[in-house]
Amino acid sequence: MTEAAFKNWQAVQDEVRRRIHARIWAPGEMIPNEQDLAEEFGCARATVNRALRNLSDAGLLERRRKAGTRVALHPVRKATLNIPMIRKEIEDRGQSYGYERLMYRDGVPPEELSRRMKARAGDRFVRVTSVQTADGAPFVFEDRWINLSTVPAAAAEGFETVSANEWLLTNAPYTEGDIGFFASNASDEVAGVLGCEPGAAIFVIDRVTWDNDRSITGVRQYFRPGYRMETSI
Amino acid sequence: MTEAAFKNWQAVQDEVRRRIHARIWAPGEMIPNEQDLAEEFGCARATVNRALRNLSDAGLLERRRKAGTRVALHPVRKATLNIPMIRKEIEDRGQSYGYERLMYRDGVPPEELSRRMKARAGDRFVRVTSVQTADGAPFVFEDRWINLSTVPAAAAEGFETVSANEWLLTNAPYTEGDIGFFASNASDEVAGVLGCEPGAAIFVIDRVTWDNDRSITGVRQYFRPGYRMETSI
DNA sequence: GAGTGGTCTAGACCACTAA
DNA sequence: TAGTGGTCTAGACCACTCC
Repeated sequence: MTEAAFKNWQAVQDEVRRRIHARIWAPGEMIPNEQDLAEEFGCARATVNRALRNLSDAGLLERRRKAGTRVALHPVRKATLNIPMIRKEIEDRGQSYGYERLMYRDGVPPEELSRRMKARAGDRFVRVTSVQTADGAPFVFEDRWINLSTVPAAAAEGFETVSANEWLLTNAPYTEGDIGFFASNASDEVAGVLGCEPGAAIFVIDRVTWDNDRSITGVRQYFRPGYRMETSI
Repeated sequence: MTEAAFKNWQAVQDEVRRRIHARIWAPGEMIPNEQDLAEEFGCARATVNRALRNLSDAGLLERRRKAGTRVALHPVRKATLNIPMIRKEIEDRGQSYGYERLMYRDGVPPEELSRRMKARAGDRFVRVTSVQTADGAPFVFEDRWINLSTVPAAAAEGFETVSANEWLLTNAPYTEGDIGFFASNASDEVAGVLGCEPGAAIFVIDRVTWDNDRSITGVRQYFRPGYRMETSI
C-alpha cells in the first residue's frame, strides 16, 4: 500500500472495491476526485476513470460532474441475464434438440398484444406455435405472432423445420426489445404440450422486439415446470 | 457519410450498429481492424476501441486478439435486470410500504441450502421470515437464513422493524451473489401469507450472497401472483 | 464561475493467438 | 512470428452542475 502499485484499471477497481467493502469509504460518502486518486495510485487519470466508470455502471458508485463521486447508499444490484437461443441452451447442456411446429395461422393478435406491438391499421400477422424439446422431452412451448407488414419475407416461410426464433434472428434482426418474466399456472393447452398437470407453475418469458419503431414479433415462451434461470451478481 | 463525421464513440457505435443491421457487415463476417476504422471515421483508435468494446459487451460483436472482430453469428442478448430493494420498488410506484416480521428462530438450514451456502461445521444460522406490503396488500413473502458465523452482529438484531434485506445491505455488504428465478406453486404457507389460493403460480427469486468465500445469507422471495419483472434489451 | 467527470488524441507497449 | 485487440500515458478540451 505504500508505493505506487496500481498500474492497471482492474487493480485500481479492486482497491476501490476493497475500500468500499472495508468501510474506509462508507456508503453515501464522497471519495477523492480522479486527479487525486491518480496521483495516489501512481497512474494516469484515464486509468482511474475507467475503473470508477466500471464501478458506477455496476451500481456501486454514483458519479456526477462537479458534484464528484460518492459510494452508493443503496446499491441497486444489477443481474445480467443471458437470453440464448433455446437450441443453443439445450445443446450446451449436451442434450439433443428437437423442434416441432404445432400451428400456423393468419390472424389478428389479441387486443392487449396488438396494443403492445403498436399495430397499425392494415398490419397483417401470422401466429406460429411450436414446441422445442430436450432429449425428446418438452422444454418450452412458444406462442408467437409475427408482424408480416414489418417482415414480409416471413409470409413465405412456414416454420415447419426451422424455428421462428432462429429464422427471425437471421432474417429480421431487431434493434430493441422489451422483455418480461413472470409465473403463470399452466392452461390446459400449455399443460398438454409440456406434458404436465394443468395449473402447474410455469416460468414465462414474454417479449416484443422492434426494428426501430416497427414491431417484428411478440412471443411468449412457457418453460417446462422446474425451469430455473440463473446468473450471478 | 462522405467526410469524417464520427468524432465520438457513441457516433461510431451507432454507425457500426447501422452497418450490422443493414447487413453491410453480415453475421459471422469480419469487420476491419481498429486502425483502419479509425482512419475511415477520422478519429483516434481509442475512440473506435471504446465503441467496439461496448458492442462486444452487448453481445453484438466477438473480438479476439490477432483474429480480429466479427459480427456475432448468434447474438446472445443480455438483459440487465435491476434488483432493487423491495421498499424502494414499492415507494417508486407511489405506494405505501409496510414490513412485518413473521418468524425469527435459530436453526440449521435444510440440507440443500446448507450445501449451496457452503456451511462449515459449527456455523450458526438464524431464520427470519417476513412479509412486505404495498398499500397494505401483501407484496412479497421472504424466507431467509442468515449465517451468524459470517455476520455475528446479526445475532443482536431482531429484524422486528427493519427488514433483514436493508440491515444486511448496510451492515454486511457482499462481494458476490448467485441469483436464480423460477416459478413455483404456492404452498399453504405462502398462500396464507400472500392471501392467494394454494397452488397459485408464484414468481420466486432465490439468492445467496457472499463475503468473499463466506456465505452471508440465503433467501427466497415469493412475489404476489401477477408480479412481473421487466426490462429491455 | 469554478470544479468535477466525460471524452478525445497521438503515441506507445503489451498480451494473446492464429498462421 | 506477426497482427490484432487491450491498455496506459500525458495532455487537452468540453459539458455539466453546484455554489
